[in-house]
Amino acid sequence: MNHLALTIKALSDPIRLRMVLLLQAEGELCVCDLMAVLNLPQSTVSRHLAYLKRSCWVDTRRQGVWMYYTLSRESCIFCQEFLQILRQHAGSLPEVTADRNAFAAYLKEKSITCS
Amino acid sequence: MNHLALTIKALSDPIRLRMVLLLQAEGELCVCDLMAVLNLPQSTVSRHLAYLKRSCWVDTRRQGVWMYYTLSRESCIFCQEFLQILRQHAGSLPEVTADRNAFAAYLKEKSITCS
DNA sequence: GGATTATATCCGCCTTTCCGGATTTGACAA
DNA sequence: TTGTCAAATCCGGAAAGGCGGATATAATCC
Repeated sequence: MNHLALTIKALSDPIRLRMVLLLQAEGELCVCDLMAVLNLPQSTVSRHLAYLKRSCWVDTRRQGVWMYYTLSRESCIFCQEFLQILRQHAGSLPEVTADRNAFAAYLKEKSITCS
Repeated sequence: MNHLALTIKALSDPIRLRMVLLLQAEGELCVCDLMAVLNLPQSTVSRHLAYLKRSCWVDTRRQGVWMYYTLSRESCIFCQEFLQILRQHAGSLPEVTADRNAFAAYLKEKSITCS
């Protein structure tokens, strides 16, 4: 029960909710991706990601200097179903659309500066 | 987004989670029912119920001196689906079973003392 | 080794939340 | 109207959570 409540609490913060929905849409993101899209300082992004990891919502993969975050694949059935109904309702939320657009713009800009 | 996060946050507390699951199982309960089953002081029970009402999870109905609480019937689709997956997983939680048993025992005791 | 870059953690501060006893409100009955 | 019972709200204190700049860690490259 406490465990279930803590799992739910992890998604009760607007920033963590945006992170999870972005990860759901984009698949795998590193800290600096999220800093750019959410427009938040690095310590804030890392702290929220650590919270999500502690609550078993995300997994990490280190690649060189970057730490990549994804939604946890082995999450329990409850979490999977929770994510599914979140996705269904995310489409109607303007902030979610805005974040996805911001990520697309960020990707485009990054490809320009790197070419 | 903030609204969604607040909706989720309302169920991120163990006591409120137990309340919602009890209401789901039993249908309609008054404050003193919940005090007896959860073994919590009246102000704590009332405060959590007020939180759930503010977040649109429950409705109230006054009958004389008693205030009856039920899960909100006109809740959004997200809430309904959330409750549905909660119910599916509640069965495997020992605390939920314990609360239901405590409620049954409380009902039996009440009928004895009133007859 | 030393510099650089990405990320994690530390720190003090502030806001929110929770608690439960005490008080107030509201409804009913005598 | 007065008393009583259920419930809501108030209150002060404790605990948890969020913030972001500063610092520490970890990997990479020269």
